Parts: sequence; C-alpha cells; structure tokens
Amino acid sequence: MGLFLSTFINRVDKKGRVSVPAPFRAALAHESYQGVVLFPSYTQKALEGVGMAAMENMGARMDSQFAFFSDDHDELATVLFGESVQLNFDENGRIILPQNFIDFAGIDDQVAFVGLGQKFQIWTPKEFESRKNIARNSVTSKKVTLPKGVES
Amino acid sequence: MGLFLSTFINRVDKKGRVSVPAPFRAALAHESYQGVVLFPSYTQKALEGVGMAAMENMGARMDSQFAFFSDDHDELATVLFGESVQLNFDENGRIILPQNFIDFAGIDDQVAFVGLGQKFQIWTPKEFESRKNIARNSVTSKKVTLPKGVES
DNA sequence: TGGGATAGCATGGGAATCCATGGGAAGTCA
DNA sequence: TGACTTCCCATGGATTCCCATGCTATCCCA
Repeated sequence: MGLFLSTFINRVDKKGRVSVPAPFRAALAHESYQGVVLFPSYTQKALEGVGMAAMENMGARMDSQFAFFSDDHDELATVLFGESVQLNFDENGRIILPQNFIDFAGIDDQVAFVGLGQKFQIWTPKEFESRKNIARNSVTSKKVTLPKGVES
Repeated sequence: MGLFLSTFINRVDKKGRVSVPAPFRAALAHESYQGVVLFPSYTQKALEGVGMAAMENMGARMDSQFAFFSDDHDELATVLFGESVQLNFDENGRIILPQNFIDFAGIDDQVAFVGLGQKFQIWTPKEFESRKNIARNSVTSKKVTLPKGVES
C-alpha cells in the first residue's frame, strides 16, 4: 500500500478546485472509492486528508472500542466524522475544497500538499514554511526518533 | 460499505419533509430498503438514524447479548425498536419527519444531518453548534482517542 | 548526444446534470 | 366530505462532468 510522500504546491482555481498530486492519487489507486476524506486539524491551521479505507478503518475500530450509544463514541464520532467531508476526484484528479475548509486554513490561491506517510496535510504555502521550520527544530532538539518496530 | 460523513443543513418544509443529504443516500444505495430508520436519542435532544441493515444488525447483537426474555432485553428493545420509525425516501430523496419527533428534538424549519460513521443524528442547527463544541472540548480534555495503529 | 515527438499532468472555462426545495393534484382514511 | 397523506411535476442554483490548452519530463531515434 502506498505512502503519501513529499510536498507539492498546487493552484486553487476560483471554483475551489485543486489537483491532488499524481503520486498521492497513485497511493490511493487500489482503493474502491476514488477520492479523499478531508477534515480540519484539531491542533493546526491545516486540513488533514486520508483515503476512504483508512476512514472505514477508524469507524471499525471505534465500534470495537466503544459501545454504540456511549457518550465517548458519539463525541468522538461527532468530531471525527461530523467535520469531515468526502471528496471524489474528477476525471483530471481534482477535488473541490469546501468554502468553510478554505476559510479554516486561510487558503488563498495556492496550497501545499504535504505527505505524512499514512495521511497528508493541506496548508497554505506560507504557513507551511514556518510550520516546517518549527517541526524541524522540535524534532532535532527533542531528539524524537522512531520507536523500534517489527519487520514486515 | 459507505459511512455517514460530514454535516449538512437542510430545510424542513411545512409538511415536515426534509431532503436526506445525497451522500447519506449514497451510503445506503446498496441496501434493499430505500429509506432510513429514525428513533429519538436517549441521551441527547436529537434523533438517531441508521439504515435498515444496521438496524437488523443491532437486533442480532441484542439477541446475542441478552437472554431473549430478560428485562434488559425487553427494556432496550422497547426503547430501540418500539420508538423507532421506518421512513422511506420519496422520489426526490426526502423523508417526512413525524410530528412527535419534531417536538422531541425541538425542530423548527431547519435541521442538521450529522454523520457519525455507522449512524447519523438529526439536530436543530442551533443545538448542534453547542453540541459540537461540547464534543470537541470533551474529546481533547478527556483525551479520548483511537488506539494506535492506522493501517488497512 | 541532441533534438523532436509523446505522454502525463496541472489548469481553465463552459455546459449539462444533479439536488434541494416548493407547490399542487390525486388518493385514502375516518 | 374534510383532513391528511402520498404521489407527481416545476424550478433555480449549485455541483459535476466534459472538453481544451500549455507545460514539462521522458522517451526514442538519428
């Protein structure tokens, strides 16, 4: 299964359309639903994106983790699913960003697609520049490393 | 299988009719019964909605959890099945909200359809705004999260 | 190795379709 | 017969589909 890698700057036209970078689309090519799911980040001024399979996965894990009518379930689902949107690719691989998402992230006429492995983020190019520096400094100063993992 | 995602505000006309958001209908398109099952939430001032398949699923789950003639079974069944109604789509994808449901949720002329993955809820837009904030705070403060691991 | 051809990709605009919404007519139950 | 319900049609606006274009990177062949 494909990963979301590297950063791409694409243009947003006046209809709110953006081309999803071809490598990101390729990472989702095997999925039945051809599109992405976007939701606002809880901590940053950015949008988060995943494929539908990852979203269904979250749903399945929630069901196994919480009782179906529990408050925990409903609250988490409200935040997770209630604020997300399903956007399918048009035939040129574009999606249409909803206006409230554009406002939330402060998007003007360009966006940066940032690959984070299992998910990706959408930033304004400007915000992302400063974000990138912060992240780099934080990682080096805190000496964040990858935990040991099992080989597959 | 489709998930219920994002939030849609739709209008209720004076006959009590509401368009079910097209993406929600699409999530149920593969089911044999073209409609939804609604019942009042027993913790919140909202209506809960699922597809018929999910309803049958709950019935099956109840039977495996409780003895068939136990009080627990009957009480839950009374609330869940006794208070629920089956509403089919008209040719434009609308349902008609029963008057007692409208009263219960305090619905006026607009409702918010909130996708929660496997199910959805119907709120007045106003109530939902505060509900959304409560949910967001609760999730961040209680640190309710999904278990680690995001693979498919 | 250089230049032309080709294919993939990002971008733009216009047209057709879908969708939410409203009202009215026909049918049904008391 | 009256009220309520269900079906059917109309409409405006938003969204999606479809076609066109330019750019760039790759490939092929001389």
